[in-house]
Amino acid sequence: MATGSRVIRPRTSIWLSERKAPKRKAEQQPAGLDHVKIVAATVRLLDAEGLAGFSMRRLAAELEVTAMSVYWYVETKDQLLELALDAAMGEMSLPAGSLGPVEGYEHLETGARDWRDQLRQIASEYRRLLVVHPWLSPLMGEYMNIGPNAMVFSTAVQRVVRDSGLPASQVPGALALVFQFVYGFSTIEGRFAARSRAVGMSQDELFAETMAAIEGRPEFDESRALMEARCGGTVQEMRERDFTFALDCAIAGIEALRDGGDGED
Amino acid sequence: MATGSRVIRPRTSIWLSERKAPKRKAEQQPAGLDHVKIVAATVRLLDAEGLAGFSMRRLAAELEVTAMSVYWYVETKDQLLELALDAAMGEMSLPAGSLGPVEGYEHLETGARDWRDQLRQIASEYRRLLVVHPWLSPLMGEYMNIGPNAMVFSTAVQRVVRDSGLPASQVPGALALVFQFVYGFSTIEGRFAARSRAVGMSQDELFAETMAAIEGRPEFDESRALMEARCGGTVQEMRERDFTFALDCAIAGIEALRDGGDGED
DNA sequence: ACCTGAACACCGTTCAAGT
DNA sequence: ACCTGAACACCGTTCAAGT
Repeated sequence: MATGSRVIRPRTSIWLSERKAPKRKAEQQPAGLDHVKIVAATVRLLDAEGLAGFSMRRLAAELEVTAMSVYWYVETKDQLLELALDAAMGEMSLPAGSLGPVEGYEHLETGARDWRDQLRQIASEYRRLLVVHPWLSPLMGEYMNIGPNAMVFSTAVQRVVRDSGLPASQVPGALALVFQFVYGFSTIEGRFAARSRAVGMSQDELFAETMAAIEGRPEFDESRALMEARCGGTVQEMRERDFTFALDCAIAGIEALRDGGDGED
Repeated sequence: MATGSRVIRPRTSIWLSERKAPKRKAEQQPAGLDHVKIVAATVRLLDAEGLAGFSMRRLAAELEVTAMSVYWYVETKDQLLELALDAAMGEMSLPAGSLGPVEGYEHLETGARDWRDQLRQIASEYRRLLVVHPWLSPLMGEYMNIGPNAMVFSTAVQRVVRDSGLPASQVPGALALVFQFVYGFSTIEGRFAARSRAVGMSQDELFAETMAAIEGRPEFDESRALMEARCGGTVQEMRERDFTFALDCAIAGIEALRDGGDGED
């Protein structure tokens, strides 16, 4: 009762509609404003302050311009974030050949590398991206993430998983297993790294502090036992081990079901 | 330049500090306000309007109370969301025995069910929860999620994965593989379901519309081919297939590395 | 002990106006 | 064509005040 009915209108993606016209050419004002400059500043600000610290007004200040100027180039904050999301997606370096044969070099690309190596490379690039830009994780959930760079990535990912030899009907499931894992794992890793930066402690110090905080609480016994079973080392070493093992698991599972199961759809 | 330095203070979890005192017993006002009533209304509002539609002021209106009354029971909006998060975590029904032997019934619980069945049950409960409450996904990323119900869940999860027979040092990686996958998969599923509710279309209609929107864009050819290779059926049927296959993959991978690999840490 | 009202410092965005 | 300033409808939260 007394619901008030504020409408949250469902949004489509900027990539599925016409963009605000670029409208180059103009000699009048010494503006300096620019589509790419705005997106670059957005990424910089998001890296520095996080998603919660980002606002159109802060961005305008960063660009040394009034609060509303950026609205001439961009329709809404959501559109701008979608642009920043796709821009960041472009930072991954994908395995050669994952975009298909390059003209004149087809003879070099044929089965040049194992699909498992390529999968590991893409996974580790994806992980690196999500750790470097922790604000990406929530944005990927919020928007459709189908910008040009996202499409290049997703095409590469699909190629690699298809090269596993799995029947086409099973490719989406395998793909989801691998990349949803990487997404979740890296999201947590990125958040922990950001938090350690924010409080000015090393990740190992922060980890030790957290461990101390749950000392003596029986609900946490099981978790602590699990941590200790990882046999120490630094936080980073534990993470590398877990990530590698999980990926190995996924790959082994794909191979097992491909070779053993009644796989012909 | 002109950074403005708004400080985003790093938060700890409500579960690691003292809660606002319950302070029962009071006969004066016909208040009606209550910790559990507030959390229940919060969950209801989040279900109805989503995370973006939730605000302390809307919640107060729902409770037919002034905007600031709820602050007597709860310190900040973040704390309240953390409480709602853990309350929702309590909605999962975990496999019997996952909490350890029950006094007097130990003889029934020993190896009563296969770890694979239990893993599938927990995974599917986790998935159901994230689809029913799409606002949970971002909250799980934002807070530490170590409330009492979260701990029960996480303990159950760890037990089951440990029962796979994997050496302790490999349990965390396997655990991450399975549950990060379920998290990511279900987050997308939940968002799609919420979106379909918001625009008043069935999921199949929305899916068809999206397919139509990318018709003729060559960047999407690969994705569309992948979709079609899933051999139709409803959106729900495709999802069931993908989810089941991915989980089978993970389980097969765990068994393969347990039995085949040089697994003795 | 519990609830209210006014106020503060923020938001995203609209709109009329400037050059 | 590009940028500004004032304004609107929201936020979360503080604080002094009521009963």
